[in-house]
Amino acid sequence: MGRRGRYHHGDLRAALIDTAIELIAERGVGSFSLAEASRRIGVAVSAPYAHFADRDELLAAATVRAFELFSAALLPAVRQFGDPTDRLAAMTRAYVRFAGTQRPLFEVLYGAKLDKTRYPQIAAAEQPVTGAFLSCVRALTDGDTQADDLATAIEAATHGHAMLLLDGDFGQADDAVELAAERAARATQALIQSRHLLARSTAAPAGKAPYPGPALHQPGR
Amino acid sequence: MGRRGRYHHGDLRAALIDTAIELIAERGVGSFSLAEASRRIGVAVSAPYAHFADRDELLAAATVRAFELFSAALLPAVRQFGDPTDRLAAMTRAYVRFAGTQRPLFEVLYGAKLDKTRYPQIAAAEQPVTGAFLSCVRALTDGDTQADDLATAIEAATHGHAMLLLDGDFGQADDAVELAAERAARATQALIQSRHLLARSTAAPAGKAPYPGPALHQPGR
DNA sequence: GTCTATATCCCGATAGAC
DNA sequence: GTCTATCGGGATATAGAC
Repeated sequence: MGRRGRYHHGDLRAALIDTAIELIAERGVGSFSLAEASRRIGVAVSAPYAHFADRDELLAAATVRAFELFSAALLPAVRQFGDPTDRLAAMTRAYVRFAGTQRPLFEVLYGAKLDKTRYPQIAAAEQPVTGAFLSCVRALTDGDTQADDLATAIEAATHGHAMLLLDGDFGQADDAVELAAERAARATQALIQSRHLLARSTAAPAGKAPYPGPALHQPGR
Repeated sequence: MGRRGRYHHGDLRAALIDTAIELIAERGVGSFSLAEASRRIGVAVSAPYAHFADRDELLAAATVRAFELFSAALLPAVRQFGDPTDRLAAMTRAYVRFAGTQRPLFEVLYGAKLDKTRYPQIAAAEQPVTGAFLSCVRALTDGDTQADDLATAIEAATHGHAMLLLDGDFGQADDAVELAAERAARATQALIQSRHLLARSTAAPAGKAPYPGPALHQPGR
């Protein structure tokens, strides 16, 4: 890390990825620009093109990096337990903690929506977490349909808690993250306990009458 | 309605709101521009300034409109039932259906994050749904803390299902919306049934580091 | 591998004509 | 209420020097 101020030493690529994650967290993917990232790092706006073909390639690289760090945060938490319910509760806690403590990274995970067909690296980076999660759920259910139902419910509830946390619904105090993680873990436990109610073969609960939504206002033209 | 493609009749304001919602749904708030909205409608880029002071004022108006239509979709669904559990299941269904069938509007609800201090109209437009939801939850719980816990879990799970639906996790077929709405309603039922597990006074579930809050009595052993 | 310079384009916002 | 015209700024991307 010799001479400072200029990037003559070849880690501009990594610096660009880190800065992209920062900027996306600050103002969203849409407002992210290569030019601003270059300015913040202190290089010319043309410098990134030595490392990435275009803006989207940098975004894809940032997303892959975010998933790698996400996996690194979640997988050790799962391995601390043997019981599937405990493992899922631990994953849920780790998921929400990651959202709260690594907010920039977390926002990139779902905020940078790129075509996963064009960037298969993203799907690959996502795979380890998905796999660990599904294997826990399968240990608690009977057949693929039941597993899907429980997995969907836990995934939705966990992601939802993370969103509420980032939205400030758990307050701004230091313990907001742990509070949210705890609530999420309990929701996961509750869903597991009542998983028979989730099963598609059960009689449908009340309230299924379809509701016809209001028509959109027609643009005058 | 249409008069030869020009706006000489005064509904440009409404057209701008509708077009803003479209554009935000297509490429996110960050990429939304007044200029593109004007172009799509077919007016000069300066025309919007006769109706909105700046870009943010149009975004705020679009958000208010989205919340109004959201309320109009949810409240009738709730009123079809008397039992609080049925009401919550119906709200959950309506919430997910709205996300799936009025996707542009739904994306504006959570995508256009504006300072609600500067735009109190947004908080006001949000209030009717929040009120109906909380009153159902309170009918099922004992005290504000329990109500908060159940409300948070249901809110998180419901929003999570909507996100998964928009992300394509329920497939692209026509029945994806109903499938997601059904799964979400069942998750809500499951959470209600196991709400004793959500309560903060219950012994903490396994998964390391129980929430270290000040007012928490020790788990029985 | 990074620089300077440049071409081309889009955006927000304002001024003034009709 | 909408138009034309314009200013100032910022973005992507390329070309060529070092």
